[in-house]
Amino acid sequence: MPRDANKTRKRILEAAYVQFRRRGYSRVSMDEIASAARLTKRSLYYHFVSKDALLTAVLEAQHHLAIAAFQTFGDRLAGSVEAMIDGLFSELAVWADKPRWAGSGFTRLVIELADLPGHPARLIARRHKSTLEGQFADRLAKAGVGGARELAREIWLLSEGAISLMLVHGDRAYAEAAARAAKRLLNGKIASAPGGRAGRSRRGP
Amino acid sequence: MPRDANKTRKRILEAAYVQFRRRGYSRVSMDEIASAARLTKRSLYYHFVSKDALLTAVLEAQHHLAIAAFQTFGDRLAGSVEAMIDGLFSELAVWADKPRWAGSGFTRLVIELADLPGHPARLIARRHKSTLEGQFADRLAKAGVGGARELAREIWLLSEGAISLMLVHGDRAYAEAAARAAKRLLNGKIASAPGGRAGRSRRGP
DNA sequence: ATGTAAATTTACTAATCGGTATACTTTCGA
DNA sequence: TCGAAAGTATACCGATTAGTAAATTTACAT
Repeated sequence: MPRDANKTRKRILEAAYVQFRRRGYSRVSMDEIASAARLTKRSLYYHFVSKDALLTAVLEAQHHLAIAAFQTFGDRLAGSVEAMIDGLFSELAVWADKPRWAGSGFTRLVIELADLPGHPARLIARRHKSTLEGQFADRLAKAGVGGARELAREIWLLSEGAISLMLVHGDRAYAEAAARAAKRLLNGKIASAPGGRAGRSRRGP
Repeated sequence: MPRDANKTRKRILEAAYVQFRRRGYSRVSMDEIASAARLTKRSLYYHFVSKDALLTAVLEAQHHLAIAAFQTFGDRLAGSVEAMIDGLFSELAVWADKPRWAGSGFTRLVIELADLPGHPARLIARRHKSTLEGQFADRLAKAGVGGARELAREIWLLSEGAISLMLVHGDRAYAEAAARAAKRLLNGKIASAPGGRAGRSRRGP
């Protein structure tokens, strides 16, 4: 077999992801992706049968990468829950400050394809967000927070809202406001949770 | 002048808004908009010089309509702040349950055009969101909530997050979670605000 | 070396896109 | 009634789109 097909495939997925995340789906052409991946459009179609299939594969690959990244991110913040929340939102603010930031690739693509409920990309995005929210809930539970699933969802809502509003306004103040709200929600949980004041303790559950 | 140009213009704006909100910007063609507005593409270009200009005009018109709608919505909920929050999120849930719901037209378009920071549509969307957030803050302040601006922003974050996540998951449970979080944030404010327990009172500020 | 399957290229559709040249209607003022 | 401006329609343009036919190159097994 000439050239390594697997490496080419990876190169395509990488190039396509950059394009899709930056400029969405419709406005990126297969010619552009091919050019960015340094091959011809016909070769692109050798590896992926259609643009939709390519998008699906891109999101599938990115899903696993993002899960892994979130894992190491969580490990790095083994301290208090407050520190974890601060880390989450400050990382979000830094991320959003990047010059050509265009939001979460998953959210962006789902919203662009919002009128196509059967599109495979939407299924993957849905699974992706669920997994992340679930892992975040597990982290909170391990840190001893009572009602972790509920709190995780609420903080997740704040985070998604911050992404949307930072895209609209280009103002990272929304990440800070979200962080403040998240910590107040956490403290409310601690005060009322049957498990007690677990937020600041170092112990696991 | 033959036919009423103003009526035609309005018909175009209406048809274009439906299309843009439902399917975004790129994937809607001028031919489709013309057809939906029951005229030819050439006539469309007589009224609007370009697709970008049409989008701008559509958002401009929709901005005023949405502001007015929010006004009456707020008037209808003159009672307690809790009731106002419940009303906000339950209205959101009902809205999101509509069969071909595709999120806020403004947010959707901003996200689709996230890589074009100079696009006029983004300026309008930005002004739109600011106005709504500001009016919501005013309502809260009038109801006697301390730190109304901060709380308004936090609830706004929850609301935008709920829109995103409901689009991803098609599950209105996110609106309910957002409502719960919003009310907990409100109660936290009441407990800690210097102005005191204003949330349940009927008095103004 | 050489056959062969895998991988890549050049060159091409047919359709659709935003936008336009130009001629035709409609309506009102004179 | 009739000229002229306002508004609409027919028919087109060049560019771009996703996708394809067919020939060509590469690498490895024999």
